[in-house]
Amino acid sequence: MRRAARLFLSRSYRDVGVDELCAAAEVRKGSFYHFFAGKSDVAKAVIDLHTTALLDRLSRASGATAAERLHGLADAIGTIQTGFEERFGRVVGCPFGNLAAELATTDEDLRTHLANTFAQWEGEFATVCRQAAAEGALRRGVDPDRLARALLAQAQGQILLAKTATEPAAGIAAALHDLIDAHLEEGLAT
Amino acid sequence: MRRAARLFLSRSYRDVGVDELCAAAEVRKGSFYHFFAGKSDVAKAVIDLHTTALLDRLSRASGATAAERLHGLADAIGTIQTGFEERFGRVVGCPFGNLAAELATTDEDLRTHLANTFAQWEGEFATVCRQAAAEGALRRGVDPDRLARALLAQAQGQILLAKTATEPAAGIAAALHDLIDAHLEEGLAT
DNA sequence: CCCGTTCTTGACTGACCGGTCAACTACCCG
DNA sequence: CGGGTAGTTGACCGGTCAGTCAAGAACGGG
Repeated sequence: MRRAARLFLSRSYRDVGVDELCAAAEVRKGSFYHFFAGKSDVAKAVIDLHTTALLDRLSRASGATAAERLHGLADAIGTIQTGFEERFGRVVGCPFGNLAAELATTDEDLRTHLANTFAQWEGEFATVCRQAAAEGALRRGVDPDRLARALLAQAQGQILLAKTATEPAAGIAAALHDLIDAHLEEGLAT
Repeated sequence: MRRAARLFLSRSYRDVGVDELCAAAEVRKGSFYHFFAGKSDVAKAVIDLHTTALLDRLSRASGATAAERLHGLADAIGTIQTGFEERFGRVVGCPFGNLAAELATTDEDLRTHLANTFAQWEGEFATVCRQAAAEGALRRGVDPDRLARALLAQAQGQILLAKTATEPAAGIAAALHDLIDAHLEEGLAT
């Protein structure tokens, strides 16, 4: 399963064949189809794998204030991406973003699956954003839910741009910190 | 060519075959390969088509102040996306973002081509951001070049999320306006 | 020990992929 | 009108794709 995730991440869903998936898992094709209904089922399982890993990492973001926790979320994403960068030698994109861009208009089932993950992700952000709002850490007029989505979108966009330009992953977290600071009350920004 | 752009946009690069491309253009396969070296050449041409259309639209963004022009850029992107939404019945993604996510790790030639487009796009943003900085419209500590990239990333991310969740395109421009306002000096925000 | 279930195997299928090619036609320039 | 070039055609190629299947092996409970 981890092998499959690696293959999809380093290339693309369509570019990785079932034969290749089987070879990576040292399993023969017949056995593969005994456990999976089809190739897209593997994608679903890979998405679930990444989702639990992501949510686990995000939930670990701690800090005395919501503002600190917000920066912790940004660091969590940065860490994931620098991790991929180390393993693959370059920024290879977000597992969800890659699949979403490739398959959202093609495979309705995977689309909803990915939308679900994004919603959970955004929810994690929103929780902390609302805490920040409650603590009065957010600038006047900043809606916490819209900020949560902006952060998620920023992460996706920065990852995509870094991948396309083959830039270092370090810039991703930096951009997220920028965005957070821009929405924090004066004096709270790092 | 426009037919090809439509096909790639509504589905994905890999999902559209050369045969289909030929059928849409009412051309036989042999003729196709007389004009194009291969399928990826079509993608390049499609990218160029979208690039000129985008840059043209962005350059049309006018306004007395740089702040207004910034909002004009956001509207330009919003208009493009609502246009796609009308034509396809849903948000289908950014022509560049879609291809980048799918092919950046697979086709080095297309990757650089897309990186080039993104750089030009970011450059258009940066010009206006720097004007805003010169006019003193930007908040203290806001780097215009980093803001330009944040805007581009935000656009890409919002489009991807809207596509994945099949949400209306209207939210994309709204999010960009939010982001711009968050970086504008108090009193300038709309 | 037997039998049913779970799992494994590798050969196989039919569709489709991007790309090639030799023959043919249309057109333009001298 | 002759000949070279640009464009056209459809049959064809080898390779790959996701998925199938009949046969058998391994296992586990009664």
